[in-house]
Amino acid sequence: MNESEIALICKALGDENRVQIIKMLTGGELCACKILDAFNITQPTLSHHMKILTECNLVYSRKEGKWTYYSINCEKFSEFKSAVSEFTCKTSPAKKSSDKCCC
Amino acid sequence: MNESEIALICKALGDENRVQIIKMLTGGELCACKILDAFNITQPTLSHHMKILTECNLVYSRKEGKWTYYSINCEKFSEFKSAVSEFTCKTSPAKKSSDKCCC
DNA sequence: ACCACATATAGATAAATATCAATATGAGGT
DNA sequence: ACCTCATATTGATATTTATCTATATGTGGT
Repeated sequence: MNESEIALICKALGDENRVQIIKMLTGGELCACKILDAFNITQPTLSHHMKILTECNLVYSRKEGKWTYYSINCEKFSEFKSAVSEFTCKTSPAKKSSDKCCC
Repeated sequence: MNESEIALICKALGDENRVQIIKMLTGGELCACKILDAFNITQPTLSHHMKILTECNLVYSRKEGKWTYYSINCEKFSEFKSAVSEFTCKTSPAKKSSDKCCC
């Protein structure tokens, strides 16, 4: 995952509502109406947030009858977590025993 | 780390330039002028980006004479990485052997 | 005291974003 | 065919953001 995509996903997560939505979705697939209930925003605003989350492929959407169900795209999310984890810095104990990592 | 702080840090990382800066800083402390060299932006723009990165405590700044040195705040960064890692979803193989996690 | 240099701040501007009210779309039931 | 409900889209607006130019601040050397 390159810097551009990391930035894109981080931008999607750069809103407290959307972080909260992702957290809810870790509990499993949810209908848009269920998510809406949990927030003090209008339906179009939620729709906008879900579009941002789906367009960066962090979240899947699936239609069933009148409802839209959202779930985390685990593969993409894992990829993102790995990419973030790989940003390990070699700074602090610079002169210690051969490049010990601090984080 | 709560959702609000996660969102704040993600917002800081929601810009490709800043992701690149963080990547550079994983290699160790750097002077502002060194960072500036690596980008096609003006000095005030870099200053703005560094302010965003330091204000969310992801990056330390240190003055020495005329120069300002930046480095990753490893503790905060680790905290962020942990927080992101904790977003593990229990969705996909829902009915499998007792809540197996997929990511 | 003065100058050159590194960085920060101020002010301006164009673009992006979060939000809402209003409306469109599309599915299911009567 | 029509109505209702869930969601998406449109259009508007206020706020935030990325970027620039111009200027201020502060340090070290002459």
